[in-house]
Amino acid sequence: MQQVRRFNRLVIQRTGALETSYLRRGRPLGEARLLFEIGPDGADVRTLRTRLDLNSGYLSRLLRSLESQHLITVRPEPDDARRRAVTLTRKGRAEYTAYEKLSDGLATSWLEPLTPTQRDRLTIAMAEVERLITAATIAVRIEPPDSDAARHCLAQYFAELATRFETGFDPARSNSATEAEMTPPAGYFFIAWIDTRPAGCGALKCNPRRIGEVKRMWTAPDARGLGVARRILHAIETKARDLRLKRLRLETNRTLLEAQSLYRSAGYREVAAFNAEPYAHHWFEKRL
Amino acid sequence: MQQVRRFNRLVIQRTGALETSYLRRGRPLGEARLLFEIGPDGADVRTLRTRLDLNSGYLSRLLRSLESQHLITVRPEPDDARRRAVTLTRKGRAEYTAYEKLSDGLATSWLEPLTPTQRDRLTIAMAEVERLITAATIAVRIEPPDSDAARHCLAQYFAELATRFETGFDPARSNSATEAEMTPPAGYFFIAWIDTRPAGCGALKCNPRRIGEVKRMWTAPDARGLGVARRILHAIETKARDLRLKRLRLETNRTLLEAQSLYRSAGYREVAAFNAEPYAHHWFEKRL
DNA sequence: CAGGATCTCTGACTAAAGTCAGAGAATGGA
DNA sequence: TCCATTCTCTGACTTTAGTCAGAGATCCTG
Repeated sequence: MQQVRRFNRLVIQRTGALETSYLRRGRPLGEARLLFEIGPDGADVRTLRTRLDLNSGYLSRLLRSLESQHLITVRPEPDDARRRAVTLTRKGRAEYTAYEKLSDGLATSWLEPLTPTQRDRLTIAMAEVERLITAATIAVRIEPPDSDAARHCLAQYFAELATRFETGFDPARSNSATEAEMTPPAGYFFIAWIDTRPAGCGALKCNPRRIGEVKRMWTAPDARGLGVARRILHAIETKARDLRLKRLRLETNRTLLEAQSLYRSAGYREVAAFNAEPYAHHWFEKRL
Repeated sequence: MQQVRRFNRLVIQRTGALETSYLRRGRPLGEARLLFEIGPDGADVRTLRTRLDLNSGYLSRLLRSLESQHLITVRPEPDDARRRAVTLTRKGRAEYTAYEKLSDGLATSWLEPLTPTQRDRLTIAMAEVERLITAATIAVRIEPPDSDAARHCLAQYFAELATRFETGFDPARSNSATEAEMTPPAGYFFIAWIDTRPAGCGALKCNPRRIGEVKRMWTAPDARGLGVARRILHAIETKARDLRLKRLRLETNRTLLEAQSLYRSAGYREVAAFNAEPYAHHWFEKRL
């Protein structure tokens, strides 16, 4: 804990100096950040507003200012003329690459005085800190199963099963977990969020005899190793206890080894098949 | 390098949210930071100005504001009435501890969602990043040997030799490196700085036959393992080359094992005694 | 095609952050 | 004791950051 605070202090100090002196290039910080956030690919006003968490009046004014410096152009989006798309002009792109260079320069100034061994150690330690801070900020929430994020997760999940199962995967042949069955109070669909990006999902399907079924457990490939699935499972169990369910059940395919070891380590024990799921080879149960 | 930039981005984002929302307590950030920087031990206006890098007019106004909220008292320092000492009032101390609690709370919010193993790994990785960033920001500069910092280093150095040598240490019996001999152009005194704190020292004494002597190599105990001595030695060698010296020589005591291994790994080879230094057991030389 | 919803923009603000040129008191050395 | 220097403070500013209430355009749905 002391370590966390000391770390924060140091890093804020070092990088803060950076932000203000290096990255402004004689421009108010707000404008500099905005320019950087627009980036070479452009963005629309709406995204910028949410990403930088700016008041719409203020953002508009910043855009006007960058526009009058001929750094950006703003024009309506073709498919929805209420929205406006912001792109960098040639001059704007030049400024952007200048920022990039500066921030590379700063990164270099951290690495350059170190020996090669120290550099490697620093890089490794930074990656570790980054992963774990990301892991700490994962939030699991119940979401409607028909939301964009939920559909995205499920599509990814099915696609992955199709490649991993020896037999391929056809959702229609599998035991159901329909949107209705995952909508409260029949069931619950959980999404693990890393900021605004879904990093995994899972579902709890309640069944009349106070037995819950765990379904749709999936972790996004780029979020593996952070304990996402464990966090989702934990959320499901907490919900199940709130609902006074007595037991949780689930089935899984033999190719999903990491899932099996998660279930075992979370206290599930293997039981005889309790349903006829054609894709399952292992059935698990946990008493709550 | 990519890693460094991603790391900076992430940490700025996470801790930035912190600073603004957690640490303000309904107060402008400037005032909050100032209060925090004054701390329970108090500080003088001058130190605050340099530490927070504030314009003196602005700082004065911030102090007036905290004063009118009865959070601080400002009074002249006894020994120099131009300077003014700032201390927290009872109410100010209460506010300060409230800030402390909040920032503990934030640290907890990073650790709390993690498993114990993950927490340990995070703490270790943070400590590593901290050490290496500190190591990267060490700056070695030539300083007058009669400056406060130089005298402080030398005093520490002598005190340490006195405890480490089996025979104790009396500077008067040892070969000289007087202030005059370490003042340009006769010689140079180097201090390694971590921010404004001296972390070690070393000296180059030039001698008429274009041979340099390395003297007074010392690293502060709390800065060991960061490569401080290596950086100082490197600075000395660079200077020696600038001066067109042909060789560097040094002698050392058998109890200073870490020093010997540094010299060997830096390309010094052991030679026969070239002087009668009573405290030396090993003599080294490097051709430049 | 009417009416509500969505999106961005403008005008009119306020608050915070920061600069600059002195004024005035205290100090240190010639 | 005088004079240059050091230190903090004040008055008079500017710039940056941010808010709020609409206006006006566009879109979606019944």
